[in-house]
Amino acid sequence: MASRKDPRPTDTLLTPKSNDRYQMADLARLAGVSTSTVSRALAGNPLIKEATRQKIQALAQSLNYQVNQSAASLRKRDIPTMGLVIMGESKQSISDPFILSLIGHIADALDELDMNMLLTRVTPDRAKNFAALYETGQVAGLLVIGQLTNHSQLNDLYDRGTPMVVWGARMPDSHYPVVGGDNFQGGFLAGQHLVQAGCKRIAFLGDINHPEVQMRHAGFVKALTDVGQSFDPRLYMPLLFGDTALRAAIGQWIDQKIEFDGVFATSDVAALTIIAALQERGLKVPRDVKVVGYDDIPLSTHIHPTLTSIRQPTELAGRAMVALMRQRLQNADVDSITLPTTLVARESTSLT
Amino acid sequence: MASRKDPRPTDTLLTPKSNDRYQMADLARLAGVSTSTVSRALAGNPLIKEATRQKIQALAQSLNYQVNQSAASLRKRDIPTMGLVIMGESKQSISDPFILSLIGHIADALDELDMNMLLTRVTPDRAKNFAALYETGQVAGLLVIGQLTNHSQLNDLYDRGTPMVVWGARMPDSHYPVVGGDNFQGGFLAGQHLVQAGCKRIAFLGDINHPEVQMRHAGFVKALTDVGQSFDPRLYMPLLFGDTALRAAIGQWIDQKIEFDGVFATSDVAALTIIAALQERGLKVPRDVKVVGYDDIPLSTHIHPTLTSIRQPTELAGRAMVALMRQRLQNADVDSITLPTTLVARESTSLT
DNA sequence: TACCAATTTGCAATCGATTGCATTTTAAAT
DNA sequence: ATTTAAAATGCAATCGATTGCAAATTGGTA
Repeated sequence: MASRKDPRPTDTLLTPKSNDRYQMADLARLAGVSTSTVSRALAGNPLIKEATRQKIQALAQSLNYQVNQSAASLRKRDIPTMGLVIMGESKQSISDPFILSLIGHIADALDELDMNMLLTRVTPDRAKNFAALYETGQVAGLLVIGQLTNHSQLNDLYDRGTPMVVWGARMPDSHYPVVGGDNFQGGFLAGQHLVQAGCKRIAFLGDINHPEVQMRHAGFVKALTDVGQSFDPRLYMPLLFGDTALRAAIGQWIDQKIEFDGVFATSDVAALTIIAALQERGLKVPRDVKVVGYDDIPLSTHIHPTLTSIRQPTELAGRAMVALMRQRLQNADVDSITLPTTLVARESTSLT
Repeated sequence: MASRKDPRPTDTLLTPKSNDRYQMADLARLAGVSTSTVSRALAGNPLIKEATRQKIQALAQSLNYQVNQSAASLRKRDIPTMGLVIMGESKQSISDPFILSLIGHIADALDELDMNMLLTRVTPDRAKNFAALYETGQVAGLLVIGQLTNHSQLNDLYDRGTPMVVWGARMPDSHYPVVGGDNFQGGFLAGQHLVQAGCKRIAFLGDINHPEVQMRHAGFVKALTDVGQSFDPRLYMPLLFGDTALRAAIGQWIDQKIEFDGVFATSDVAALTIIAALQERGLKVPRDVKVVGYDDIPLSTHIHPTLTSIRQPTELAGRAMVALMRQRLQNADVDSITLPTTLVARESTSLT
């Protein structure tokens, strides 16, 4: 295609090249200036006379011309795109409304910096080298959601110099900066609220192997012990998804007469599922059992009873991740951030 | 930074350049070959001797070298990235689980082509020129979800030569290829199912101004008239989100004694909301009122009663969009595709 | 009119790969 | 040992922009 025997005559004046996209050289010819001037004019460089700038910008506009980013990035060594890596246990997990909300706010924050967002999902079955996104120069850095099991891999990556910010739990030995909700506080608030609602035997729903859930559990237990209650380990249930399994488990509790009058579910989806399971067995929420969820997804107010939940500030979170990334890209030192959580009380824990 | 007075000596042998990223020239030097050879070796070009190829690939691996995409794209005129544009009425709408599922499957299909996905949201308040994504050469084409009000804008864009595939309803005068569910069939199935479940007065929930919903409504009405029933316009409710408004409206029906024994909601979220509203007013689902939703979101089975819903084949949809885009990128003619919908019967319409 | 400084513009190198063609190396045939 | 075809490698142009410095233009002043 590009042979030196094919010097591609540039004497056409108005037709775009074979590529059919205009390029700077075309604008330059049409405007009767050099590409340097066009480049500067479009970039708003003050070196260029105002009149020239306006003329060139108008021309670009009328031709619908846009600067080729590959070429610009190559020369400027500057990439207007951020990578967003979503690590999930299964494909499913991207459907978590909380993560979606977070993604949305990250997108907004990036928008304000005129950056685009390159999305990649990493699942165990489809383990891809997401670091390549950075190493091939496609993105300026990586925002990672859900560190889960890959903690040491992330450490390695960060040590290798990859600009990176992670959403999740702050691990004691993490080298990379982390933005996360205050999971201990969240768990504490949930426990405290259920206790205040009069619950004496509260179940905990969530997988403690997950670092974030572990913290929530710790906070939750603290709230109980603070008022002299203790947590019955039989009321710990690691299952999160899988509605059938969850229903079966609830059924067992009831059949075995393991009593409980409150549930702290570490995700709203789990909370909804358990409410459905309880209703199936004829138990009323909140009359017989009170339920607190986590994440405060939009659907929480669309169901009956409306769901009490721990809200994480996703907007702040998104902004914080992007802000930290910017600092990191300017080679500043970056600290992790823990964001406060709040409890939103609704019908599922009301006293009536 | 790049001055001809700064010839940047290349006599270092092992240290990467100031940029601290290796580049082909570095590999070439280390391997004692030219960059041509390195380039070909990494690309698996058969011109290169097997032994050489292996040596170079091993070297690249050990140095963690990855080809700079900006440079490669520039030269090859080939972009390994697809743009995904999500048009929503509000920021909220990205939280629609159906769309998420679609996004996930699109991502999978792109993965198989070794393409990345650049995500952009377009909202009325934040109208951005998403066409620039293509015009700046950042993406090979645009996949658009939710054409909504922007029909003519999309036509213009496509006519201008932008490779584009849209998810949504097929408009009579659309120039661009569309992939969509068979909304008429979906509506018909819902209506038919409710009729067969014995419903005599069925309400319709959804905004007819939306082209997709309009088709669903048409199919729905057809199912009623096929069996001699007619649709009472008073049972049409355009509100979709906004749980309070929805509840109030339901309340009105009940208060005004406008009877109904079935509801077809054009989204599962709306279905859940209405079920909650009915429960609040003491009406049982499915005993008093039967409900059919749309999209079959994962949560449908996690609630009580589990929700009967019209399923759209999101995996097929994602694959189809990507497949059409490929064809389009090879300059083939591209036709629109309508995908079949199916009804998944669950408790919310059971006869007992 | 001549001179100098301040503004504008253009020249050409550069970013890091890819690739057509020329050149060198290797292997086979004479 | 030559010749010759095939296989492997290298040279240098190219993709489309950006930018340091040189050159040209403009305007003001003497």
